[in-house]
Amino acid sequence: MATVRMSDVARAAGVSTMTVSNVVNGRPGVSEEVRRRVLRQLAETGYRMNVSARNLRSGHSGVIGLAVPGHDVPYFAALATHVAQEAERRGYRVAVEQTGAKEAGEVAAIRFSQAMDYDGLILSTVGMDLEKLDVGQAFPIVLLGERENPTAADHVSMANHAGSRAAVEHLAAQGAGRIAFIGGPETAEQTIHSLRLGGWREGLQDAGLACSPELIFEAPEVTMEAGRRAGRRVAERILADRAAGRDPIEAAFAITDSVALGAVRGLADGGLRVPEDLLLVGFDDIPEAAMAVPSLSSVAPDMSWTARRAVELLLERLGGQDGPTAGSPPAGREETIPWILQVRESSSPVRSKQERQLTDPTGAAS
Amino acid sequence: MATVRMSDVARAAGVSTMTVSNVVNGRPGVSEEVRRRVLRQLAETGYRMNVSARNLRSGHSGVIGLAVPGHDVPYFAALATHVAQEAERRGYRVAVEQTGAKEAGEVAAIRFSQAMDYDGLILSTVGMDLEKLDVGQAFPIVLLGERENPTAADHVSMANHAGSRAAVEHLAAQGAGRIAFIGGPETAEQTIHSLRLGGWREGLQDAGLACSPELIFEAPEVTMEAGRRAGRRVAERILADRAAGRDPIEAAFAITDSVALGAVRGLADGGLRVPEDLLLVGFDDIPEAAMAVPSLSSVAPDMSWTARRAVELLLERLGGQDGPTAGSPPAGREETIPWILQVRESSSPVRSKQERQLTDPTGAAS
DNA sequence: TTGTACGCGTTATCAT
DNA sequence: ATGATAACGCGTACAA
Repeated sequence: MATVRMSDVARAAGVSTMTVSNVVNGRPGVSEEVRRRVLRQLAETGYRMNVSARNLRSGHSGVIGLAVPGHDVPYFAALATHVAQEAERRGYRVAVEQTGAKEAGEVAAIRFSQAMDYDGLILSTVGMDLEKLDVGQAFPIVLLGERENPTAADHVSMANHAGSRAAVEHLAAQGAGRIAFIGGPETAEQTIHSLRLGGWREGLQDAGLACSPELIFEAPEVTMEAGRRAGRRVAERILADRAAGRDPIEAAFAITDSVALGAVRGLADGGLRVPEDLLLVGFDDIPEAAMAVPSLSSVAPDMSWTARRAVELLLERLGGQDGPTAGSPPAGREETIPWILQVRESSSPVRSKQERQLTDPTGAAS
Repeated sequence: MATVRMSDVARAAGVSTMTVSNVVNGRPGVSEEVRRRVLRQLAETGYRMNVSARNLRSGHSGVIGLAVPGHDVPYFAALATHVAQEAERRGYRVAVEQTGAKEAGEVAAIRFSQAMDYDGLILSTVGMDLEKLDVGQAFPIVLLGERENPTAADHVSMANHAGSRAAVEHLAAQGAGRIAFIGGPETAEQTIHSLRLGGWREGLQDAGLACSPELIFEAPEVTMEAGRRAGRRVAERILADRAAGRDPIEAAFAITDSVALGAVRGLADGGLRVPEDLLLVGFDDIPEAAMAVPSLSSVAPDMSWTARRAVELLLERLGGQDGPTAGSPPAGREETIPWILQVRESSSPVRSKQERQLTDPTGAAS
């Protein structure tokens, strides 16, 4: 029951620990006969490598952290899956942390990652003031999600502006005159809120549509629940405008799919339906978007690409581990995630049932 | 830039490493003056504990594994959040692994957890043959989800039978005559599939309803996509029965909420609606259930309770770490998760809009 | 090809 | 109250 050490195996096999180490790690320079002998003892004794000892010796833990707002946020759950795959393929493990979408949580995640001896951190920042990063002790970090913040850390950034604008232009092209925004306020700069709100504004301008503060419905948190509350207010407004003979809101762009799906629920609470009463587009293209009724149009960032690049950028920084920092990459590299606009039922003209059955209304292509 | 060791801090503060260690870990027996001196050097040098060294010395890693079918399965994402909280409160970290809901993945998770030197593992088993666990090298494991498998490991088990039966009885009480099951086949015993299918059978019997194989619609994977395909087949059947003047299926119990939500989409593909054309109840009560349109009735296990007990059981086993296994708990403890049936729109008689607005249709009670 | 020291950073034990 | 020393289990360098 007591732990089996490498030296135990070595003694049992009649060799030195170094030979056992060589066999375990598949290094060359061991005769076939000895190798078999060692392998047998390895199995018989039930030897398990002591990872702590190895890490202590090698100086790195083989773990990279991934800090996301929450395990239970669909977009990040999906992202975590992809990142874990990419990292595993390269011999690293991923430990997922939660930040709670709060700046304090993000700072804590950095400190925690350092404390836990992670080799690096991929930080999905929602609202962080990035200047605070430079305080970090040259700890390898890749930022995910935001943009336009010059920093020492690398960025893999979402096309928040362009994506949002495309969503709004699409809605305008559907004939919508008044297009609302459902999401956070513009208070904090360079957050998901201000960036996507900015894209909404630009989209309205490009389409020659009015952009008034009345069109903004606040969902301060990026959750379904917040979206629902906002959706209720949208419903109230539409009903009031209709009753008063004013032009009602005809479409809305929601800051994320979760908010959008919550808004659909909120509209239903008010007796209104998507897309009959309101065209709707979200952002992220989470799996639930294609499955919802109605299926949800969404700005769809390439998640595989995102995960791959994030891992690659981080590992490049990890290169000069112990040795001199030979040929480390330049600081503050910035890359933008490819994306497309995925159009589905929620922003499409209403068709008859027959028509709907002829094509796949969820856009689940390839 | 080079790592700051405890001995560096000790030298700078003019004390021994042992004193620094005592300060860092908040142990008593350090004079106030020395403590302040050390604390200052700690800050100035930017010292960070080397976790590998501490683990090597203490003999345990402070990490417990949590193996779930997938990061992106809503139920397990929520569970991971809760487990992480519980563990953190007790000074442990959680590393989440994916099993892919496959037996091979579950076995691999065990081996991996051992290899990574985790102190223990919480394994959410969906389809594992538990006898294989006894092969494990007395590695602390708590099983989550299934039941009725006598094993050396502790179980925190879902009330699969009772919950499923309650769901079916509820549907019968709504007046449904033919109640379908959407989920996996009965092939593997003691899996989520066979257990919930068994509960469905018993529920039908209790209600005096017929139980024929035609009423089973297979969703082999526990995903929205599989649910959608099954939902389409349900729709086809209902339409065919109506056209032929036969009694159509009036209600369905889906093996999980994800499958249920997929089924709603599949029914919509066929032009049918919930609950107008089919009453529906799911299992798990994931957050999305309350937010869906229509909101989804569901068997709701107490997730906080689940997470807390799982962590508690595991940590109790970890008690006798280095010392003799003094007073370790008995083997194979079995506990059942408390649950309730959460009734929402998807299994309720259709009401007018006015009625719906008077009450909260999603049952989002505290 | 194989074996021998030694060090990685921390903590327990025993002394002072 | 504080310090010296010996492990913890593995990998590297170098010697054989």
